[in-house]
Amino acid sequence: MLEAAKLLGSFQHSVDAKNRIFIPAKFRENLGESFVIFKSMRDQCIRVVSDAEWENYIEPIQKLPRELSENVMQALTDDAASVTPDAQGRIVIPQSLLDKVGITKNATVAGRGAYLEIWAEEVYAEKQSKRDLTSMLEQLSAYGL
Amino acid sequence: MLEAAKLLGSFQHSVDAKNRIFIPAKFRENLGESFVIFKSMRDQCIRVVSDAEWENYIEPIQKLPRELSENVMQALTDDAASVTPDAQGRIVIPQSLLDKVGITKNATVAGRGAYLEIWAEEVYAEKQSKRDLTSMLEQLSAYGL
DNA sequence: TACCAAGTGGTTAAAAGTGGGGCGAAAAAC
DNA sequence: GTTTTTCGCCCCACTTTTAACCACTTGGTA
Repeated sequence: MLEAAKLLGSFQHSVDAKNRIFIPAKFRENLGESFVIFKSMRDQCIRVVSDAEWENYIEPIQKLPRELSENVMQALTDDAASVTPDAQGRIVIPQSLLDKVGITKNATVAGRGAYLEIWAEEVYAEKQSKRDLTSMLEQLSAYGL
Repeated sequence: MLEAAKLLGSFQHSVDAKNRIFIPAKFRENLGESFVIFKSMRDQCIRVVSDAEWENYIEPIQKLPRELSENVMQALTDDAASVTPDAQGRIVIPQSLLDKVGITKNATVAGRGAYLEIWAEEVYAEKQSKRDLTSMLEQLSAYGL
């Protein structure tokens, strides 16, 4: 069963003085008791995946030609961490990761089906405002959707 | 389960006057009580692998034509060492290895999933700054990823 | 209104991390 | 053959960071 498809909706939470951020209870249920966080290569946000999803994610990368594979793994693992929520459901995010995505205080935690994204609130608002539905629909219909 | 895939994140530590460097606790947990360090053939850095990973690593090399195999093994083992952390979690790195990768004082210890890398801080910063994410993403999409 | 789960913030005790001293074995000098 | 030096190894003292714990607020539910 694809539990992961249950990660839906977005929520506002703040990062406290100890770099802790709350992960909503229903997300935690789906992610298991420990998971992996890393900087998205495409967007200015943090990705959160279950341990199992992480294995799936890196498996094809390991099979690429050695040089490319090692370069990508370096980029991915540099600011990654394996995290476990505390008794209150919070995880600690390394300072370097917060810096990379521009989170100072307020963040948006968004379920994307199979994984989560954590954005700096301002960065996310900006990205949302630029979202061009019209052009998206045009492209979709080019693919017959 | 592949615990080794959990070696994630990068950390700054210094090499002291006795050539000791600290290996973060969570890395030690995954590497076991003794491990192997050697000069990476590709990069200007030191690799750290568990004893088990070392066996995996050299196994395909042993199967190469004898001359190539022996030459590669010579290159690999020349500056390799089997090390055990002290009670505080530090390992001693042979001077020759430090020289080869240019470590004088500050080093970056980075988890790469299945192994660790130890870089001279300056060398690593330089390498990071030259990292071309755009070209990496292009190559990835050429492989359908 | 009372209860329970979700969420927030701060305190504190235990690990993690850092630096240096001292001892003994091996090597080098006398 | 004895003394001195060097170096690896183990131990101890100290600082910093982390994560475990506790107290409180909020919001939904019965």
